[in-house]
Amino acid sequence: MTANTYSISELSTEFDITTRTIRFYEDEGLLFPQRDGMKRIFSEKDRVHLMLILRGKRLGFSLQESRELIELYDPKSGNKKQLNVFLKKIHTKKQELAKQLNDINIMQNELDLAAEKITKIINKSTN
Amino acid sequence: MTANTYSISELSTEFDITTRTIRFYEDEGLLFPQRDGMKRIFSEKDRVHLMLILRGKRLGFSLQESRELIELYDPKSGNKKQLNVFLKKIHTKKQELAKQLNDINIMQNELDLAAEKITKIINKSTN
DNA sequence: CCTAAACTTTACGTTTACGTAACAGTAAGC
DNA sequence: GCTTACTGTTACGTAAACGTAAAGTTTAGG
Repeated sequence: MTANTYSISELSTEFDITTRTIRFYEDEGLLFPQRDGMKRIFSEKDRVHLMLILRGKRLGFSLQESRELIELYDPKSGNKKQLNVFLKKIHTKKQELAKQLNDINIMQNELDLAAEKITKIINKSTN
Repeated sequence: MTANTYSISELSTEFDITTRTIRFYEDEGLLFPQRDGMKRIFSEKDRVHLMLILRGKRLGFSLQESRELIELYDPKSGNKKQLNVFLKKIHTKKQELAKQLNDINIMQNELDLAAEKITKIINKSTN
């Protein structure tokens, strides 16, 4: 088992975010550092959560959405009903991602067309 | 040439957004409706801009980013230097999109793994 | 003529996701 | 022992993207 731990500044450096941001995420219930006296000690799990949050941000997810994602990745509640709810949520999220994939493809094509247009204009002009 | 025009409510209905949102986008310089007396008359071009903005939103773009995207799609400035700047911006944006594609793929795989895990737990349990 | 629907402007309010002090404790290095 | 660096809490501030309410026009229909 990897029992790595991290200080707040180690994580802020690694992910290029401020300590304020990390404390904010803790306040929001997204991270659960232990304490050594007053100081926060972050676990590998916290670090993974951070990665999930930041990747979510890059895809336009709110912290609330990332919170739900994190729940899906390690379900606490073990009863069948709740687990099936999770399965549905995963399915829904995958559909959203598929839509995003589609949007990205369209946008990439449009950007290619725009680049072509501009290139032609450049080649035809002299100034 | 398609000279379709649209009222504010037509667009708000079509895209399922409020009129407030549309007026806000105009204030922000993203839409340029003509006027019939006081009333706004939106062109096909405005409609396209709206589509771009909303697709951008789905991908987590800010309005500022969408504004830049729109500029790239129809460049006003015609001098060579400026056009080359646009080409670079397009390239940069495409790289960002490629990164998003990657993030989405990773997330999809992780969701698949999470679903597998949950499914196994469900099958092993009775309640 | 009157009402209802759709449109307008102006302006203050709200949520999210932190930024930015201000002030204090603590641990390490010289 | 003193400075420096890191850590902590508390709390007000802020930018983005609209929401919401107030109050006034305009236009089509009965």
